[in-house]
Amino acid sequence: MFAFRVLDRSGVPAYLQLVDQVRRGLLLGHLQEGDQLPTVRAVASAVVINPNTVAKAYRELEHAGLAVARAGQGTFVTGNIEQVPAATYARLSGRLRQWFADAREAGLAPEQVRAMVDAVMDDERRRETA
Amino acid sequence: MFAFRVLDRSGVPAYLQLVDQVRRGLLLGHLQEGDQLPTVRAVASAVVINPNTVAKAYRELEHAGLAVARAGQGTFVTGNIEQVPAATYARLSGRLRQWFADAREAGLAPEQVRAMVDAVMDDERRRETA
DNA sequence: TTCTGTGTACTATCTCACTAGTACATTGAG
DNA sequence: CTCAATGTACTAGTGAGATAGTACACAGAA
Repeated sequence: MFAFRVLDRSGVPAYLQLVDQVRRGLLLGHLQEGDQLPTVRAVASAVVINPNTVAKAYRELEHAGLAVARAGQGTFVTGNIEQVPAATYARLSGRLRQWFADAREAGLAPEQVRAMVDAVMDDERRRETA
Repeated sequence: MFAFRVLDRSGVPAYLQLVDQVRRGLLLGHLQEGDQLPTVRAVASAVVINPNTVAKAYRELEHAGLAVARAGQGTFVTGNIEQVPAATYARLSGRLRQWFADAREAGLAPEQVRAMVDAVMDDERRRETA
């Protein structure tokens, strides 16, 4: 069963964090079509948020065509998204993890590492919109 | 003069985005002690947000010891933060940019790239707290 | 001094994410 | 059918972020 991460205080709404995690799971192949998501009440009690907040996330997923809810049964993800090929994923994620390891090795604090990633990603985003 | 990025709709409060950008600038050496930040009113008109929101960000920076406000003159950053050594920064950011270029080359959509980065960073964060 | 530009303070208002509590509809097992 | 578990709907309220508008205090230049 898919497990949601504990929510932080980043300012990102909880329901959006849940949506993003499911979307990410699908993109990276951690979730496959037909997989069942934890029930609304299970997520609510596990992550300690209101069931309505979870329900809102699931509604959002259904609206985006990424999941289907069946009363009495649960919520199941659909494959309406382009997954990253497993081989590509393995290769690139490995290199990325290596980069993080090297950054730690170089003595960078987590905050500094995050700053670098954010800075480069900002540039990437700028490139997309350009 | 430091330039703030246009704000997105990520759910992160605008004033926090401003704070993070200054902190990042200091961490990565894009900002040096004594550098002046754009005035409250300048940022407000450039990014199209309320001056009060910018003032809140600047107050936050001052409270964190990262900036000093001088009435009639402006707000200036201080060096109370550990910067990434320039050589380390150049080497690591170069490799990171290369990784992004390879990801694009592999045909990954921006959304997929971001999902991979988020996933790996989540793991890193988990490692920190562990 | 006067003027201008700066940061700051204050109140009121609005929106939205989230909480709280309750009730209902559907599904499948017994 | 009965029951439990599921997703769903609804109303009301709380709090934070943001806006709007005004006013004030300080610094520097004319």
